[in-house]
Amino acid sequence: MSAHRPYRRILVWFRRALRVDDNPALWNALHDGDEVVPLLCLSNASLYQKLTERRKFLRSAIRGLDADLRDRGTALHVRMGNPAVAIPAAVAAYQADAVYAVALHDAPGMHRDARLKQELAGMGAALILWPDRVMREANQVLNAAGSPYKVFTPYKRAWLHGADDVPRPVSLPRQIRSAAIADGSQLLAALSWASRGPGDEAVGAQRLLRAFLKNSAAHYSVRRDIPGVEGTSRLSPHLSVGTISIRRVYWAAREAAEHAAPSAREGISTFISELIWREFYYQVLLHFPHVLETAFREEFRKLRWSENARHFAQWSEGMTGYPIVDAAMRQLLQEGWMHNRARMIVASFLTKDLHISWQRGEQHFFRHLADADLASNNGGWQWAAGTGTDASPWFRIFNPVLQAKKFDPDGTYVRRYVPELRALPASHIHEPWSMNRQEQEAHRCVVGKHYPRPLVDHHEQRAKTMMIYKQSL
DNA sequence: TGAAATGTTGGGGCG
DNA sequence: ACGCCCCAACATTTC
Repeated sequence: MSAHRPYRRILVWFRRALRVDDNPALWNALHDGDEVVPLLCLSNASLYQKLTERRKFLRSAIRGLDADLRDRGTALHVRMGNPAVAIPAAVAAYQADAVYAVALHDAPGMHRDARLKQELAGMGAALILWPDRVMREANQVLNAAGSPYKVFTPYKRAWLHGADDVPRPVSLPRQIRSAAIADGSQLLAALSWASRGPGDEAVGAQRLLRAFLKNSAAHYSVRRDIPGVEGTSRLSPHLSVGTISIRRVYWAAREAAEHAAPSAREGISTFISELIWREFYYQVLLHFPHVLETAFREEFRKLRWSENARHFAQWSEGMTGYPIVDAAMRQLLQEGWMHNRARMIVASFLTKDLHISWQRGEQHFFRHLADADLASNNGGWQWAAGTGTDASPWFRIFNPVLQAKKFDPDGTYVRRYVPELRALPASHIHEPWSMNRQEQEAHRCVVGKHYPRPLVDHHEQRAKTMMIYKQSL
């Protein structure tokens, strides 16, 4: 029977799809190879650099993947170092004749893969990449002229037109035919942090999805915007490292919509719309790779940004003196996650109030967000800075106080992350400086002592921003 | 998936 | 009864 299979031993290189469920690299390998070897490449940096929330989540996902592989009679093999070296070394060591992995969308990654493919070809092994990150491939959603979309709304319309073409998820057999490798030091289990802890399994993501669709999706349209409320799916970290398949999420949402009351359907379609935003930014990244280097829109590439290191530090630590901004930035450091509404607010604040480059913010987010995603992160930051696709005819400048009053009316979110402000009444919590001295003393919250004075004056900075941007047009 | 400035309307107090 | 002013509430325009 093995005669039908094109390969004898396939390395399944797990990257960005840290799961066994609906993993095209894995199930195609099971179809095409007599044996598979599940393999992970760990960079030395990921072991020795500071353990951010992002790295913690990644480790947890890796342990969960290993556990799921063990349930299926195999285990995760590990190679340290740069994949450009480690993968060829693994191919040689395991005498594999193919490497299966999921495809990337960023230009630097695709170039690395192209070089690796050449090198492996020289060793007589194939590198085969499988689409996985998005539901609909970028070349399937083009306008009438055959060009990629630059504006979300028409993109979404075109996307939905082919919504039924999203592939159905594929489940895996109970057993994985794996090669028996003698050297146990090459297994993940040999690493000190690899013993399994609570909440590691990828089923966690499936459970999260089911709970969201059952309890929250119906109210998603409204509640997703209120950072003090658990109104979002919280699936983004799982989508980022691939502990859940995007197609699994999509079809579950579609099915939930079929059984839902008409009023609940709106919530689900808003949720799907957010998935399409993610899809939109993936195709932007693929078709316009320069966005990783510079502004999408040429006219904003010469904008002058501030290099004020103190301002950047205060922003990243959540010490700007604007409660909603500080709550959000502290949530990021504590949890490796930030509510979407809050992301927009802090991004507007960095770029429009501090005049610091969106690229600094992009980098900071990427380091700390457990859900860090090249495409969505870049798209979101360029959107906030006004340098990206979907150019709006006006300057989007968020007023941090108005946004806070509108989306965190009773101050729940601010109180959760900014203990200095916990005692303040809702009427003052978003602008503590509006209290007189007695009130500040009474609540143990003297501005400039217990809680920072606003780093900048929003109204002044707003006027300045409009000048700066206007000069670029 | 803005916010502020400016314009319009209508009710109430008041002479 | 009427005009006048003030101002909140809402709508429109502008950046």
